[in-house]
Amino acid sequence: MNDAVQAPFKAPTFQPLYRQIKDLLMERISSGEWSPGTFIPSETALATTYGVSVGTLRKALNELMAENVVVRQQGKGTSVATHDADHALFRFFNICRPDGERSMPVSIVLERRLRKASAAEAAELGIPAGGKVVHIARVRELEGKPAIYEDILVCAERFLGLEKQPEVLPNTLYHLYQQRYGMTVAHADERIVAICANDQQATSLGVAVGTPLLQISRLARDYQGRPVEKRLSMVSTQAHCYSNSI
Amino acid sequence: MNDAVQAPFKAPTFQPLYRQIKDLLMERISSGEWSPGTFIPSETALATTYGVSVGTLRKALNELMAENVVVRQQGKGTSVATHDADHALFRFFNICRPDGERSMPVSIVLERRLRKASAAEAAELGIPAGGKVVHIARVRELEGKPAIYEDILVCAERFLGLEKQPEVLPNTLYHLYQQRYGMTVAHADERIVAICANDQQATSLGVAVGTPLLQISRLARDYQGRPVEKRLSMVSTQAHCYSNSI
DNA sequence: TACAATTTGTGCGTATGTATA
DNA sequence: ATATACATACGCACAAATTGT
Repeated sequence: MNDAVQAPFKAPTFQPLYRQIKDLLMERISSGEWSPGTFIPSETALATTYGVSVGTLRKALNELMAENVVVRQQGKGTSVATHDADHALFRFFNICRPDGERSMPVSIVLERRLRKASAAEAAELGIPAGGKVVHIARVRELEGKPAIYEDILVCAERFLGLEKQPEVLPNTLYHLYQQRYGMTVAHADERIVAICANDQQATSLGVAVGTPLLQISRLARDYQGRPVEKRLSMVSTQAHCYSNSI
Repeated sequence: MNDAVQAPFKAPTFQPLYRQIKDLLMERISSGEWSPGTFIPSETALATTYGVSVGTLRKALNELMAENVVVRQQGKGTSVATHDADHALFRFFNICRPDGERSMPVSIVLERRLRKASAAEAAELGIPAGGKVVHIARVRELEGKPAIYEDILVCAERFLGLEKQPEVLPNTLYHLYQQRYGMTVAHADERIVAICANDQQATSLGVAVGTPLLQISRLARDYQGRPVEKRLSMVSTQAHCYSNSI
């Protein structure tokens, strides 16, 4: 089925067969045809439908597995990755104790409303200037003490009604994004600077004004690299730290 | 779990063939038999020497390539990865401008001497208590302005003479570690907190006392996970930030 | 408990394409 | 142009894990 995808000239469009298959599979996943947590057809079934050898299809699936898009299990099958697995829960949460131990954060929502995006915010989220956003402000506690103050922004059009529903927000928002809106956060870019706590941050975090904080600016993206959420976190590093393994 | 009664033999030692081959290759690389930058024998040659099929050997090499241990190039061969490639240069340097642009740091050595390690330092570096370390203190400039103050510690026994030679230290120390001492930094764990600049840091970085800084504590490890270097960096985030993609 | 069916994992072989020297 | 080396694609056989009968 080499003729399914043309590519007669090698110019910039050439892709090996297994990568074309990979893209086709990815499309069916990100379109929602195969939703997170469900099992996709077996290797042999997919190989026959696409008209390629099992080995070629395996290579496509293995690349998707390497990118954490699917999970493969011997004897069971291949499922689309979800965000409710433990490791995925902490994949985007890099705050831990100085000894490396991670604990579950508890979130307290301070504010939750619909508003117009600033020019900079709209540009970062990839929405038209003056578009609306849902703004969530919350404090996250670690081991019973406030540790993180967060401002969260998402496009109101793609997250319809998020300012009202659900009544109580889970502390793992990315799971909600995936379950309720079909938006899967796959990557994120973070920029970290050091700042001094202002009045509001100091009172929210229970520290003195002027205490040094980490300010983490994060842009979360989906599989296609499109912006999903912009988040600004202020972290008190009295009892915790930002952890990164490279 | 059900077969806890059984499997006394295969449980701890079983590894697929391609992974055993991978370990054998890794051993010849980390032992220095195949040094960074050199080409290793071809797939077919290695397959016959180890008595496995080419496909099995390919799978071992591809895993090593995914871990950045080797670099494979069609038509040329497979070489052991080096740290002098551009992307590798910035792999362990996450400081960039707010717009994401990265620039080459320029390093000025302030101090360079042999001394005894503290108990905590020895434990982190995995050397006996009271063992000796080479201590390097330096300031790194970005775009002409001091931006980072660093304290660097390595085991003196494994880095013999580093307190004296070479006369001038390159600003990419990891490349030196690899070239001169055969120690390749493969991974690193970083912990980041926010602090206020003290007198020494303030003067070194040209900022006011009390300015918030990022304090990055890094432990660099080789392929086997053994500690190679401990580094404490103070970063002024007036003009730069810490960047992380997840 | 045993067995069979399904699905992925491993290992082998071959042929051909493409980049490099 | 030739030889070498890796990349792609196909096929087959069997092992191991999971599930249901």
